[in-house]
Amino acid sequence: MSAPIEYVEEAFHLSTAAEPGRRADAVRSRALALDAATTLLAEPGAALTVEAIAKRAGLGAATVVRAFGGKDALLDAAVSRLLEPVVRRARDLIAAGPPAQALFAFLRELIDFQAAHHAISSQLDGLDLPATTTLRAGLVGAMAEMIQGARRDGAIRTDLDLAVTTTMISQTAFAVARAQPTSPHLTDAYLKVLFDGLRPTQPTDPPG
Amino acid sequence: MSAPIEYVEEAFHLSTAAEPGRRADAVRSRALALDAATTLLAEPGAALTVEAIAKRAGLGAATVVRAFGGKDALLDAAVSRLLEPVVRRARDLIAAGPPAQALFAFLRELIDFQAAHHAISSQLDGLDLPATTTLRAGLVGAMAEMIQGARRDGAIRTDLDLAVTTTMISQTAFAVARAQPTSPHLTDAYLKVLFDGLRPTQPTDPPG
Amino acid sequence: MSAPIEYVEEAFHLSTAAEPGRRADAVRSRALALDAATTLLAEPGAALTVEAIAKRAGLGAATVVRAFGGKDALLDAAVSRLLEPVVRRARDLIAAGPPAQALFAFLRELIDFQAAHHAISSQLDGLDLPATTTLRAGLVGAMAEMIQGARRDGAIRTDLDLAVTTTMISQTAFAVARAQPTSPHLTDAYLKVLFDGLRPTQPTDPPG
Amino acid sequence: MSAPIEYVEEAFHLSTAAEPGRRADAVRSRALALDAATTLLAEPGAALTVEAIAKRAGLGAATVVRAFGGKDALLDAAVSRLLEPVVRRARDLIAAGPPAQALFAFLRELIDFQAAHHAISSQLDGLDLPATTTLRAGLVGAMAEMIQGARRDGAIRTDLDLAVTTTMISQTAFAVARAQPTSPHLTDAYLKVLFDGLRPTQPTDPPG
DNA sequence: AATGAATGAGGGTTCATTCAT
DNA sequence: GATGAATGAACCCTCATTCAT
Repeated sequence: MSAPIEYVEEAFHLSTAAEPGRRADAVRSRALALDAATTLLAEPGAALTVEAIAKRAGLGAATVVRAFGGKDALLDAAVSRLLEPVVRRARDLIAAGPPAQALFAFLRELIDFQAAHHAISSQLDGLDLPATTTLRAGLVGAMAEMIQGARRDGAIRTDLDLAVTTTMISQTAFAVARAQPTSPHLTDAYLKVLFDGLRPTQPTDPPG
Repeated sequence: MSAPIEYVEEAFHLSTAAEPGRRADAVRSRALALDAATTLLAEPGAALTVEAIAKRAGLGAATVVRAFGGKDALLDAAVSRLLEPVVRRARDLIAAGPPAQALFAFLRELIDFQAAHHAISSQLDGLDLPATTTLRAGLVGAMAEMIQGARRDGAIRTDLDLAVTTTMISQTAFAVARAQPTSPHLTDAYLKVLFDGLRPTQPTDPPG
Repeated sequence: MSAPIEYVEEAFHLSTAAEPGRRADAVRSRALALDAATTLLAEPGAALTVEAIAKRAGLGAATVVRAFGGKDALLDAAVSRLLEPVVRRARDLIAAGPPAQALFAFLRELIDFQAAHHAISSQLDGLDLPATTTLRAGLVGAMAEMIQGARRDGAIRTDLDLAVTTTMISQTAFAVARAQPTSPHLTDAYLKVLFDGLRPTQPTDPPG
Repeated sequence: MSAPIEYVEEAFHLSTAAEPGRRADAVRSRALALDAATTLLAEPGAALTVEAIAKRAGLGAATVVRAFGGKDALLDAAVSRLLEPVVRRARDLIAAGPPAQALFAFLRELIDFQAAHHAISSQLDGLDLPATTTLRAGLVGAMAEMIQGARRDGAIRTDLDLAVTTTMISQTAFAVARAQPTSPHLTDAYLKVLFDGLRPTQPTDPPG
């Protein structure tokens, strides 16, 4: 089993260092600003203003803006950087073993990870975040692959539409992550119920 | 079985008309402002500014402020008005039949209702909304009652903590509601999986 | 000796009742608004808004405005009504006895009176109050008469310009009135020093 | 004898230049805003709005807010800057010679100075001005010292309470200053009368 | 005529962005 | 390139006045 999802400093430095024509201090400013934005995304009540991010980064506000071209681009980069290893982790799990196991493991990791950055789901509504949107799509796509594989394997029910199943799982995973900080055992309960409910079985009547 | 949850114009007019010493145009302005706020709450990208609400209502910004005493109070009133019949409906369902049936029916209605007002969960973070908070607590409380009753009746599993189960259901219901507009069959799928997963049964191992 | 300065209800009703073509309720509204404004002028921290005055009067804001044509006119009327008996009292004192005695008595009464309405000196700066201005001029004129008479009688010094002496006395009387509420014996001290300083005497050198 | 009280440009620049970590243009903006506020404080009818101050300073409104953190802080700084040399001058005079002489000289200078900034006493009522309050207290304290010393020296009467005497002198000095612009010889007259009235002497009867 | 409600103008403040050092 | 400062736009709110009942 591979390592759990976490932010890997190295990967980032490699990718930015590879950008051509950037001066060393500009690269450093980008990294500082990203780290600061990431930190603030993880702090529940924190104000996501450019000035707050800059102060946290030890930079000037203008530097932060200049490094990314605007607040939206900065946050897009920060959220993307957070999501990127998550997507990669999903791909790794798909490659590593049975889809149903991958799905189960991934959901737990995804929830734990999102729980540490809950501002992601709530503070970014009005912003334009193209890279984040793409990554989110990739993440959902990977989950769809897992689900499809698990269905083929007979591990989960097939009476529901694939897309619908995927949406249901991903959406509720985000919701559970949001509530998890105040309800520690929530993830376990959710996973139990979800996977019991997803077992292949004859159609059910409403209880009672 | 009583009527599904929906905003009932009549009820509102009765209650506001009953307010003593309010002039007809003030009642009308309050209603217009509330309707405008409600409309904007239902529009995903809409900016919830006083000016936007006022323009939508065909009123001046000062009028809507005066009618409620401030932006927070206005939105508290708008959201409360939306939530109130939902809570009442939950109580009615509890009184009307077996808890498990009530829970099943209520979740469907709750999701359909919330799906029409998804901004409620995302745009109101920094605001002070006492009435809304109280109603939300009441709603969760009613769901907890349903769940507890269903557990007593042997309709749903008891190996999970009651509070955790309640949180899980209410949170995911909100999440499903948020995604429902773009995925019409989502609610059915969610309810099926949820209630199958909640059946009383021996503890499960991860699938695979 | 005549009665101390105070607001005489009768006088006002006579003058307004005499206005032709006014309906009885309009006259009543004027009186209520004036009383309310007068009351608020006497309350240190009170906000002198039209709405506050109207609420205090038990009237609608529009009624208050309509009764006077605007906030300035209302306050002009209120302050004027307060100042009018003060000016009359000055005239009475002039007619009743020696100017120096009149001045001494009047200053004490003026200070006590102003002390009960200190908002008059502080809250009315940006307003256009023609009647008040006229009355203030009349008040200063009466004081000038007293001073002039006292000089003729040899009761106070003549080495200072009459206008300057008048300004000095009236200004400091207002200032003393403003501080009097927090320093009860201030008026006595001020009067003692003032009249000792005003005794006819040879020019003085600076002390020391 | 030291120089009369006046605003010394030099002193200000030295003190602000000494502020650490402030950039030159920020210092300049602060100075411009302070000067503009000071100017408006000296103009009788001027509106003390942030916008008016900013326009006078040739700055944007947001800049003056940012430079001080709010309107109150700006005006506190402006008034304090005006008052500070006045208090210092009072201390210098106390150190330089007999209290009675100090008092006499200080009152004249104080009045002349205040006369140039009469809005100080009238436009600042609802504001929170901690530094100004402290300085005003210091100024009154210095005057109380002068008066106490003069009483010890037998230069002024002791039959009045010290605090009352201090209040009387300071209040009337402010009042005289307010009227002085329209009555140039007022200060001389006031000082003559005041000091004659303050001579040590047997208690007086009302004149006449 | 009385009035509660409506409102435009203006208040102070915040913030993403631009500027000038 | 980095930056603190500058700023226009936008936000919420207040209030004297006007409107419509």
